Amino acid sequence: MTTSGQVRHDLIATLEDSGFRLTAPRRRVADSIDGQADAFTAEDLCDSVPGVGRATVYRTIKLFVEAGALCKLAMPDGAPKYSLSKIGHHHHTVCVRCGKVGDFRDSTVERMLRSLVKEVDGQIVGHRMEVYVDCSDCSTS
Amino acid sequence: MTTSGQVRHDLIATLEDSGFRLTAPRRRVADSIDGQADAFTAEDLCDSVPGVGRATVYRTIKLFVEAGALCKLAMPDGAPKYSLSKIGHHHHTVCVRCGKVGDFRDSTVERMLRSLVKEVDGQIVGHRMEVYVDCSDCSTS
DNA sequence: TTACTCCTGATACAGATTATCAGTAGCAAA
DNA sequence: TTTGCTACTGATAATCTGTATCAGGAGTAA
Repeated sequence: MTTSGQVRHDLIATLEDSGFRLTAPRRRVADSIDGQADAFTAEDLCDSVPGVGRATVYRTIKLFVEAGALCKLAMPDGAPKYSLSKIGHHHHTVCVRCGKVGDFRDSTVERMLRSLVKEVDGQIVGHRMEVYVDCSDCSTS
Repeated sequence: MTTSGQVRHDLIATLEDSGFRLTAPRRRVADSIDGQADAFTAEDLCDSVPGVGRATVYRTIKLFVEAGALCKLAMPDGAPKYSLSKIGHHHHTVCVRCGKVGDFRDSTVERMLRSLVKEVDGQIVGHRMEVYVDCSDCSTS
């Protein structure tokens, strides 16, 4: 649980920078994201901001994802979760048992994509990648 | 559009090999998959086999995915599509405009995963990857 | 044929998200 | 500081992608 308020501040700054209004519900959602450990579902967020409508929570999440402040990632069964984007573009490891999310540096991924340019038909416009792990905490318990 | 019947034959053989019954609805679904160009949605298939129930179409798709005859892949917005698995384990490129699916050799991907082993916390148990492209047909039209 | 199941279709349900829409509240200008 | 525009909100319905249920039907082995 991060309680520094830094995350909250950054999220709100993201809204300002993108020209969106700083409303009370959005502040509360930002506040709640600041308090989430690891990856969370949209429903987790809804539960943690009682009084804020579900639609508004989903809309706010979408704003943050589009602004790059949150990442939408997929669990092995395809179920979506969200996590903070600490660094610009990166990829995730997700523990299939506890759901803990990790980042990894993606220089190798980028190198791979560069080598794919020669192999694919057309322009590469994006990619999606998740690596599923059995994390050390889970595998020793 | 493939009309060779080879795909249909292979799908039906997959059912036999897995010990499932060869029913008329399943044959019709296999037939329809044979007629699909590139990636298709479950709903596309439902539309192409009138008279076969939606639930049966979804159940049959699931059988093929579990048997490895079909791949479930995700579009950039997360919407699922299905495509034939021509080779064992591989990855896809998906054209974000026309939906055309391509494969690429994954030696580079495997090399990347090996290098990630050192970097991640725990055992890698799986991964998911899609590369989105603007294919040559679309970008010149 | 028989008989045993698996399979089917219709339908209801589920989970995640988006659309709708009337009312509310930011925020900039006066 | 009031006004006024319009983005934003919450409630709710609808959508999309499936899955559960269940009574009846069709494969398949004997």
